[in-house]
Amino acid sequence: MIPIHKDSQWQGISDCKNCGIREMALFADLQDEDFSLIHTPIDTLKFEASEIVYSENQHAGYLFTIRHGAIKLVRNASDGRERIVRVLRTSDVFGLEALLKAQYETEAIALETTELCRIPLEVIHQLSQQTPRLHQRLMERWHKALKDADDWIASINFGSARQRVAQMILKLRLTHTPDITALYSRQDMGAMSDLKLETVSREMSRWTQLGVIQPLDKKGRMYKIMDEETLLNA
Amino acid sequence: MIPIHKDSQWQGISDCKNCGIREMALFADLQDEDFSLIHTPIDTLKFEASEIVYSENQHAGYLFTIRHGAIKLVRNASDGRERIVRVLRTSDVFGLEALLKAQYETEAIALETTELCRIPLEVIHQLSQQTPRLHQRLMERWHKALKDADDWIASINFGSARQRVAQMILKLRLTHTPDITALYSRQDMGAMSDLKLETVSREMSRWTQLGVIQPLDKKGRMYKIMDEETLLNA
DNA sequence: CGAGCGCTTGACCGGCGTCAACACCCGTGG
DNA sequence: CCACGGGTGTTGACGCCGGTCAAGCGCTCG
Repeated sequence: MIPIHKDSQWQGISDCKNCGIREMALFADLQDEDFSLIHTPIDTLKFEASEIVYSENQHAGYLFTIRHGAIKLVRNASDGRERIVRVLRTSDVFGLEALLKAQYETEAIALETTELCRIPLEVIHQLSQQTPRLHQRLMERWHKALKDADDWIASINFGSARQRVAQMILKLRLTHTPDITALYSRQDMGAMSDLKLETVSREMSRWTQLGVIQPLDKKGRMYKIMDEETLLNA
Repeated sequence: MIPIHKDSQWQGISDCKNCGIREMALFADLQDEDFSLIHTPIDTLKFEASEIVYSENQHAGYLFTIRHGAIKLVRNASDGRERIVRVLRTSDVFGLEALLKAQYETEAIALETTELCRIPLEVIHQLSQQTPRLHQRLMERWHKALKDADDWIASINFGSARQRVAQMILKLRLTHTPDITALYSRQDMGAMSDLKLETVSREMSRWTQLGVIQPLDKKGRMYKIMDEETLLNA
């Protein structure tokens, strides 16, 4: 089995109590005394693009939350095709299935340089036995994951290639600056929407041509959205 | 807002303690004393095919579990296209988002004659405050819903029309007799897999032609699966 | 500066959508 | 009892969208 982390990935032990993204995180409304219940260290790990966080069927012992970066959840078909089932970004939680099963159900791979908090299952179990405050937060996470999954089906996996690419552009906007969109390789975008990379490329060129989006780099990853309306009604 | 149920749908008050499907249900491991905490009646409702259980954005006050039948969860695009994000069957729970939001996020419609238990939110809240036993069960439901959603993307919404229809045939097998598959209208099958109904029909004809499946009725709904292997490797 | 990777673009073709005709099942009413 | 009509499934003809194969370009990094 693939080791869960190499030394080069280890970034230190997380200080949850004073964490900058604590409001968004799983432990948002824990009290000071609750933190004293955490006996197992929560590590901070760093992954470079395309590094594997865990693989399908690997033993599941941790939950993860994203400090910054992005993760793709992947299912590999028996014939080798790769399908991206969901993309998670800053403050999202993944690996929730660890709470119920001994194995992860998808593969998790970094899409860019990504920093994670790795929370051992024991920590969750200790906390949830002794304080009820975690349950609500966990349920919020399940809810968000499920809603994201349903959105994924209803937006970027629905309709013509043109519509799918338009929806991807909209979906991958930066949270704090919604007129900028941060995309991924054409290959990955294809695996998200069940299109071939050439088709994605063509539709991207078309939107650029029409002035609906405007490239901000030369790698085809960052674009400024000029005409949101047109993308919505594609 | 659409009323949550008409008198004609009302089938009586559920007796959860002695429910036949209790092992599969949310209340599987409640003790006798826990049932005494249920003060609000849990109704049993019956819906005919194409009747609406709830609509998108309708006020969410209940969780549902399926006693028997099938429900489609639908998102309606602004241009009128209908997308089925998931299909639920006997013993599945839906409307979980009611636990966190005041509105349902999808529309729920009966695919066939379906009997539901309708559980008021108060019941869940009462029980989960006073007994911890429900939490685990609820989490199992979130987990199953999320896994189903991911499977949906990775199987029946992935690859060629041929592969999608093959996956649908496999996915919609009867739980107790897995060599029989119970399908829906070509229209609905199309909305599940993002294909046109004619394409679904053609691929169905092709599998029948090849002897991979064999019709059991004249409406194109029930088939016997003769060659599972071929469907899997389509 | 050259190798290699990812993106783009073109030419071609096949799969799927579109439009339409027809078959079949069933319920209704003559 | 049969005639009729609507709803659903099937099948055909045709055209276009998106997949395939291939060439070329621009970055980036040795």
